[in-house]
Amino acid sequence: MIRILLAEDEHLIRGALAALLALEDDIAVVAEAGSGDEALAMARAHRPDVAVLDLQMPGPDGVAAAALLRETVPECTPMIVTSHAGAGALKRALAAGVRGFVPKTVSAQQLAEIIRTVHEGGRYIDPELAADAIAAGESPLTSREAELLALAADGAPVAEIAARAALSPGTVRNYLSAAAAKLGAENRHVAARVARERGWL
Amino acid sequence: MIRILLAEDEHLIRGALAALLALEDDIAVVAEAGSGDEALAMARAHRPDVAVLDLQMPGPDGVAAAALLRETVPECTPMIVTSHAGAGALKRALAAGVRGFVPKTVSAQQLAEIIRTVHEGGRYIDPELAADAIAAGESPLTSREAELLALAADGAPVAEIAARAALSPGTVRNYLSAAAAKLGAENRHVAARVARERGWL
DNA sequence: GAGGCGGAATGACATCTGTCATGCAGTCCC
DNA sequence: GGGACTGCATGACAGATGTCATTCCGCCTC
Repeated sequence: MIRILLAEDEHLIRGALAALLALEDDIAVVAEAGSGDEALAMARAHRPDVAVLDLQMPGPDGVAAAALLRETVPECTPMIVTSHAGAGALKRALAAGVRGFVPKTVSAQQLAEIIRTVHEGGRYIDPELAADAIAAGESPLTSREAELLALAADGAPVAEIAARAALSPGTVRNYLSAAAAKLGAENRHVAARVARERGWL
Repeated sequence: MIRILLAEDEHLIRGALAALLALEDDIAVVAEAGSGDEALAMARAHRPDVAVLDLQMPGPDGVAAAALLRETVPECTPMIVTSHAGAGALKRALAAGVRGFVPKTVSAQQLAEIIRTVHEGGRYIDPELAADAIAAGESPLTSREAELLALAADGAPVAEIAARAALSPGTVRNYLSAAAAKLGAENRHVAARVARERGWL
């Protein structure tokens, strides 16, 4: 019997998932959580075999919760279920030690099967997302470029970015310009969007 | 017996919802769809009493599907269920004749209750989203300002916007500047973001 | 009809932003 | 040690952007 923790902030989905997974003979939902913090508390209390975490949650999100879980409850294998995932989220998840990454487009049977796979020590990554992540490749941005692009992402003027990074405005412009060139973007705003989409921020 | 159509592109959620709603004695899921187009076809074929539509779907989204439904299958009452909704989506939905607007944070029992309410001719709008929409108020932007701000939303340079709108670059700058001032934004990029958040585009 | 008001549209001016040439420090490879 | 290379940092210049004053037109009010 595989004992699982289900963390998902949308009651409707959480309840529905719990009901469906309960239909599987070898799976038992032993705990439910509606936020990242709650998920950690529940995991400590119930010591589940597998934690099924939604990516978008209040408090620590799915990936952050997975990272914390690996530290505090190492015998619990974390996996992520999500609606709108990009290659960036997948990368962060793998770096955090997540063993399964599944979009909500799979069926309940498939999800159950993936839970079994993960529980037996295997891995499962959604093929389409994996392809995206591979296609996106490694970030061509230097650390400084990525850092300044992140600061520019909300549309702040250069002067503010320069102040926050303790740099001359000219320097900031230079990095942002280089980043935009590498990304084939016309200006820093579209560059920031592209970089986010590819998980390079 | 209330006959409903369930349109939701995520198999996992759709299957789970269908299972939960089937538990209610007075509700029958007579059709399921995974896209806006499919939802319309199913509605024409099965003539359900209520259409439960996810906001985010391939093809026509939930609101667009609801609008089309009201034309082609007038006896079917549309309602929207969604994860990440803003005031803008709510406004569009109400304009399209949607009778219920529910976030996925409600429980299955609540959803069933809301389906009954809507089926009896009532309305249900999530209180929090309604408050957001009221707080956002009416758009202070003129139609031209909104139009140009929408064109500027993806970070395009002014020259391109001017070409698309068949205006002088100076005029475009002027409108965008006025819009940014009304929205308290420092530049057109943040202005576009703010306007989107408040449903003014 | 006169006057006031607000939106549409434009060009001139000042400021901001992106591009370029340049210098400096660290690293790798002969 | 001497190059060659890469990343970090800066300022000068040109082009893009935002601000302002102004004109024109339709609408409303008196």
